Amino acid sequence: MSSSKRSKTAPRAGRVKLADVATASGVHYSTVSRVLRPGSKGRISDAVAEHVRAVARELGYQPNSVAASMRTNSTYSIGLIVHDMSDPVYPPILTGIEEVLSPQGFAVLVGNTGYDLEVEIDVVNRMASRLVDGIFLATTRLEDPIVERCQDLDIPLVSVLRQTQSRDTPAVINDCLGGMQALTRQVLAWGHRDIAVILAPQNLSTGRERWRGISDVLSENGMTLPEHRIVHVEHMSADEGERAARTLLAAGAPPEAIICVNDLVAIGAIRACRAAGLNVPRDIGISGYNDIPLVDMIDPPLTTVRMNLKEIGRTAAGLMLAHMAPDAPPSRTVRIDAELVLRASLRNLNG
Amino acid sequence: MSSSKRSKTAPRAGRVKLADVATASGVHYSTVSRVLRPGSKGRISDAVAEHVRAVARELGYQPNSVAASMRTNSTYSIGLIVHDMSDPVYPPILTGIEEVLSPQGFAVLVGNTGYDLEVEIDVVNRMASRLVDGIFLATTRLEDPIVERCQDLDIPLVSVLRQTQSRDTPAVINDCLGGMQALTRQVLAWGHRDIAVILAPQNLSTGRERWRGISDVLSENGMTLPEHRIVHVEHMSADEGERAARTLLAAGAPPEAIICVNDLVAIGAIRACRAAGLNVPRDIGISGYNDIPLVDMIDPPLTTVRMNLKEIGRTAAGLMLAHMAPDAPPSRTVRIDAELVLRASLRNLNG
DNA sequence: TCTAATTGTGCAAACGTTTGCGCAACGCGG
DNA sequence: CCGCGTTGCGCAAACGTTTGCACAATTAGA
Repeated sequence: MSSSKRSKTAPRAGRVKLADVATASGVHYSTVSRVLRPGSKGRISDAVAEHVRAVARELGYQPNSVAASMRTNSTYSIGLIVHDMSDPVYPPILTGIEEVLSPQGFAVLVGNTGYDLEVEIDVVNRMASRLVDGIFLATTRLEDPIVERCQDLDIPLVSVLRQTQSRDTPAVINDCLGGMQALTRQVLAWGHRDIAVILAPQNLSTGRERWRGISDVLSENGMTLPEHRIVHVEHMSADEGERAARTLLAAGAPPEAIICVNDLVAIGAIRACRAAGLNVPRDIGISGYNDIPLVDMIDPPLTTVRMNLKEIGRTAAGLMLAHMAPDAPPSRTVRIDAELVLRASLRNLNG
Repeated sequence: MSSSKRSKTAPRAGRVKLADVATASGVHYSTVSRVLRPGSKGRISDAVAEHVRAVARELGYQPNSVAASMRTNSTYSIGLIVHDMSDPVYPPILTGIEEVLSPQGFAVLVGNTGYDLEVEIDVVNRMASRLVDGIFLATTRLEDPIVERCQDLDIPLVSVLRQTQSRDTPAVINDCLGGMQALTRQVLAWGHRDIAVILAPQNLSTGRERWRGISDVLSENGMTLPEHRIVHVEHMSADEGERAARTLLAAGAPPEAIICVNDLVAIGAIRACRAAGLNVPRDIGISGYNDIPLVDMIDPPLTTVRMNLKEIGRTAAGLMLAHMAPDAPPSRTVRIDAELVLRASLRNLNG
């Protein structure tokens, strides 16, 4: 392929550096740096600046940002830690983040944890080694060793999708409480009384808030859920949703509706119901949460709660910019509105 | 949040460096480097090594990999350029890449181009500035200025999903030709004769190969497609698929089947057909390509060709490791097998 | 015309590693 | 006891920037 092979330690052949531009334009390399660097201190005459810029362009000078980072101690790179990018909730967030941060010159480094805390710690340490300017954490637990580690390392952190117990971390989350309340009210309004739920772990703010949204509305209406109508998943995946729904269905007569903690879990639940010979939504109603792509096209179209994921990403990026600045504002939690999306997977029993 | 705010240029307070470990253990800092660095040259006695390691652990030393990069000219970071991470074909590839590269100490930098060549050039330049050790390009065109730019910059490049015309770039692609041939044979075997296609741009290897797969089989059977049964999309999205299908349907009586260049396009086509009052698959058959998540759950379940995206990612990572090495092998194109997946969106007209 | 302020540029240190080289200490055969 | 090879470690340069400081040249003010 390319002509010259370079050894591991040798610089890329003929990479032009500041000094090259300097000698070519007959000025000192510090002058070149000042010309090329937007907010530099020293003042340079327009004539010299223009000339240097021309020479730099001509030579095809590309700044070595590693060297710059070495000096400035700022890498203009930011980490994004997720469990698995293949989970459809993450990509729009990344897109939103990039949309804001890329024009500012930042690069995003993705780290998959594979749901493994050991791996996650390793990922953080390696990001720290790379001197990332900040970290977006999408795996946040209510009590989170990763968050503490970042605080120890003095790395600006923004939590996305979830929040810590103490709320001492800037975070952008969805209004899970409101979203789930709205959904649950709809479920009740449509005449469902025998309701089951598939919940996320309660050490996650999403898991806890969504469950509170459900239980709040139920108790408002004088209802409580019996043990056998409540089941938990470890991770929010379709496979676990399917298993959980099987457990639910094995515990007696099928409920009228299953409220699932998110869309993937709901997908799994639909599979389980179908495998058990139940028709969704005729025999049993199912709802999700997230409104990930294509759930409007599945059979039956999934009733869910839409969270504007891209907007969450953009907002998180904004928060990050604010918190990386020397005069960082106090940590705050931004809530992005949730929107109920009614589709065929849940029907009106009164209709 | 965190206690000490650091200014932009000051090092993180108390970040322990080689020299600190050195003085604490009473040796020279070069010795510490040699101890902590796996494949270093100089020999160190076991006693000293053990002692230094203990001190380093105690002080919580984290190497500054930016400084290391400055010296070694290798950043252990790799770029991944995609149009938009929100396209479901990319995340599994990223996961596959990370699976292989992360244990080797590499970090992956994602760059979204938003289908904009200007942006893409900018992304490459910025990755070059960051001295990435290599770039995965998922946007490759048959004649690609980005590929040339990377060759000029002497950055190892691995093309994923697509290949260049000249094939002088290592690439991992799906067997689009074989996959589309198998699909088309099935379409014909099931009695469809009046066939339409929605194709990708022909400046992409995927676009061209998939079309060749179709047309090869058609001409084997003495068939050719009339003009009005062929339509192109610019980008492979659901929206464009929907538009394209509308165009197709507006051109006369609906065909018996539409072969779409990928799943998202097929999704859009299904929408358009439905909007036109056609039942899929009764009135018209539709097929996709990719087998992205959830297309098995949509209504109707989509007939498609499965490409093992994660495996493509893993293989690409392997190829990258080989090509970053000083004795890089000649460029080769690896083909990952395609597998026909028959579902309800295409029915057997003979049945 | 002289001083003072301002403007434009050069100088050199510093950022934290890696690594070639030099050299002392040690072991061993003759 | 000498010479030589080997082992273990320190020394210092180099990587390519950024930036505080010094200082010459120019301008402004009196």
